[in-house]
Amino acid sequence: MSTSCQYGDVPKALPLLEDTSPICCGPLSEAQVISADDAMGLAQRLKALGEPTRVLLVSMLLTQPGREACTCELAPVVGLSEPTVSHHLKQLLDVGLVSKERRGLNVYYRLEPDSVKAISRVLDLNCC
Amino acid sequence: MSTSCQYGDVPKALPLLEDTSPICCGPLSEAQVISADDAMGLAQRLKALGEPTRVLLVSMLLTQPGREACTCELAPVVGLSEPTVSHHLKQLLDVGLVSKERRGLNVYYRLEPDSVKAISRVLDLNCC
DNA sequence: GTGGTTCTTTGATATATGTCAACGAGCTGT
DNA sequence: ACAGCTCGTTGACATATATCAAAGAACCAC
Repeated sequence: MSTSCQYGDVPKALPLLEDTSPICCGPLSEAQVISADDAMGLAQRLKALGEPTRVLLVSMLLTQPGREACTCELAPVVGLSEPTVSHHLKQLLDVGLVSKERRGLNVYYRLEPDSVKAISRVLDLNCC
Repeated sequence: MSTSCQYGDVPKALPLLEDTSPICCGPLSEAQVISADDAMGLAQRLKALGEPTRVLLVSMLLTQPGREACTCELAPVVGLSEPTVSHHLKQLLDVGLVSKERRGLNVYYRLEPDSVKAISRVLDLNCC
């Protein structure tokens, strides 16, 4: 183990993700350790998905025609208040896992499958 | 959106994962919403990975021969105290992403690539 | 057994997170 | 403009998490 690079300054607090493109970084590999920046970005996205309610929301959106639904449809199904669901959807929005669009009264959140698959690709270890 | 099934009782607190086998559930799919139990298990594993330091630890282990290292090797590289690194490794251990083995004075943590890949498979949406 | 090394656990603290009630903002109809 | 619906934000609170120092546990060498 080379100790030539230090990662001690990896911040725990979440800087707003400026890069919400589907691809955060290449697959984890035997060849080299992930950079501190990429570790941040990846952890950010994984943390957004690391909550049961948000997993449900993503799964529910996936089953919808057009992969979208509004807050008022989702809140009753997950059994939480609309502000809380709105909070969770914002978490997913901030890392690019969903997009939002207002149509009349309703705000529709649409799943971005490419963003989910990008995470999948990173974890599909380039080895073994 | 059918409201026939309620998910309101999805607990936020983390019951210890009794099933740490690599496969937590099938890929997310258009066909059906994930079960509350599977959402819990998946979120548990994603949360374990949703922290920059733990992403680094996983990546570092992957680059090691035998995909293993001891706490005393990892702590200096991530720039955290040994108790803190031990805490993070336990998180990964509790969801089956790493295994541990004592050899003499040292405790070696080994990455379990199948567990990482299992998560990848779930997120590789069965659709789109 | 004594002492030294590595690792984990405990206790303590600061920060982050999930949740909701209450209010505010945006839109649509009349 | 007014009323009504949907949604987001703010404030408040409880819980969870990351971190370290200090103490304990496991192991080895002598």
